[in-house]
Amino acid sequence: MAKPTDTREKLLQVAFDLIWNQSYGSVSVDQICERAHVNKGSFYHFFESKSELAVEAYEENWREKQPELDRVFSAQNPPLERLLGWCQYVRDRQRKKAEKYGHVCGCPYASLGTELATQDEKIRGKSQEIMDRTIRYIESALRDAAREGLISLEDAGGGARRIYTAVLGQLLYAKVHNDLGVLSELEPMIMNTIGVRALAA
Amino acid sequence: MAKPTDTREKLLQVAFDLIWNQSYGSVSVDQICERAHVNKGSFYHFFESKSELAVEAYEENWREKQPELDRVFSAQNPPLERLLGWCQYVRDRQRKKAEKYGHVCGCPYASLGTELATQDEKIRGKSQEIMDRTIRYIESALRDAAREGLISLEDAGGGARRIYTAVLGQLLYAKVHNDLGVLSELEPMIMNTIGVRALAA
DNA sequence: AACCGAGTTGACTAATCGGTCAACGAATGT
DNA sequence: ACATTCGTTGACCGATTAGTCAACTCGGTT
Repeated sequence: MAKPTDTREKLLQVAFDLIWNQSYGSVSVDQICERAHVNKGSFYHFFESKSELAVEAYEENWREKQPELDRVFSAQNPPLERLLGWCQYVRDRQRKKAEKYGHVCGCPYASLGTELATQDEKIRGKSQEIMDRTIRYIESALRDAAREGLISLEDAGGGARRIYTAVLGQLLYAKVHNDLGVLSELEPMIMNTIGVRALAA
Repeated sequence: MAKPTDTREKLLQVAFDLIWNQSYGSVSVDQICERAHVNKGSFYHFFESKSELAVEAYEENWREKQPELDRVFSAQNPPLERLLGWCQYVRDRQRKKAEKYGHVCGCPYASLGTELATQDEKIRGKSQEIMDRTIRYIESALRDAAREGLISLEDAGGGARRIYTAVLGQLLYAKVHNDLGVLSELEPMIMNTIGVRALAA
């Protein structure tokens, strides 16, 4: 076998970062290669196209982030605290990115998804997939909350989708306004959505 | 004076349509010119850059659509019906677009805004501006609803923003999933957000 | 030592990108 | 009749785009 290499991983990492900060359309393969200190030939040794790279970069990012979501949404935590912890997690991630790059970057999956949903079916599908995975965490938390009598709930799937889309919307708003302030409304918005009045733990 | 011309308007119209259906990055100036039956020189006679064209195209589209919003949000309509009418309006617009182009296109302002928020300050600003204008309609409806005792309300601006971002999120979800179905949740989501139980008029 | 194959290199292509320009057309004001 | 002004034309520019390729390196196997 040949020597093990981090070239592929570096490309995935750099690509995800650049696309999140800028956009798919404005990031070139040359730029990705340069930033990753990789030659173009190597790029096309590992990926057959820019589009495929994007799909794999986002899947890889999910793999990296999943343990954090598993922790936030752990069944060991009370269900409503899972949701609050998620808000915190989302806000932290946005704050770090914004500090590092000077502007609010929004949800990476949503950004790539909206940019290419009508043009690249594979990217659209991957974006959809990752969104649906996240919704499953929320759904599970809602079901547990209902079982504990904390909320009344008819449709866990629908409720989870409503919460998730509302968060997406606030992230979108924050990005376009380049202002993280609105994200302080994450928790009250969620609690209001599922009909919980008291916020204190 | 020279003969009056619709070249500029045609470019604005075509550009808005193409960017909405595809994305800013994937639409070229050549493509816009070709579709508008206009030469490149004429394009740069009216606009100094692709970016400026986009800003003006979106402003022009707002000017065209504003009367419809004025009608939907007319003070002649009961406040809650304004919101319901707006949901209908949004859904209709999405449905028409989706039928015409074969995929859900989402909110044009949000799509352009997220794609370029971190890269083109003028486009980001225009996107923000148009969003804030729309929120003002909602805010006014909420205030009127509160005055009529239909809802209880502390912060009309915050409530309107919450409603608007939630709608944005559902449009984003619909686009990425290429499915208009979720938009049937527009009304219940809004009514739940502002604490109205009964939906019937 | 000969070989193999995964990974690297960077020059190369054809197409396309956003943008420029000088020449031209046509209607108006004088 | 003439100049002025707005708009048109399409060839042209240098830069950049995604993607290709044949030659190469180098550790592991036989």
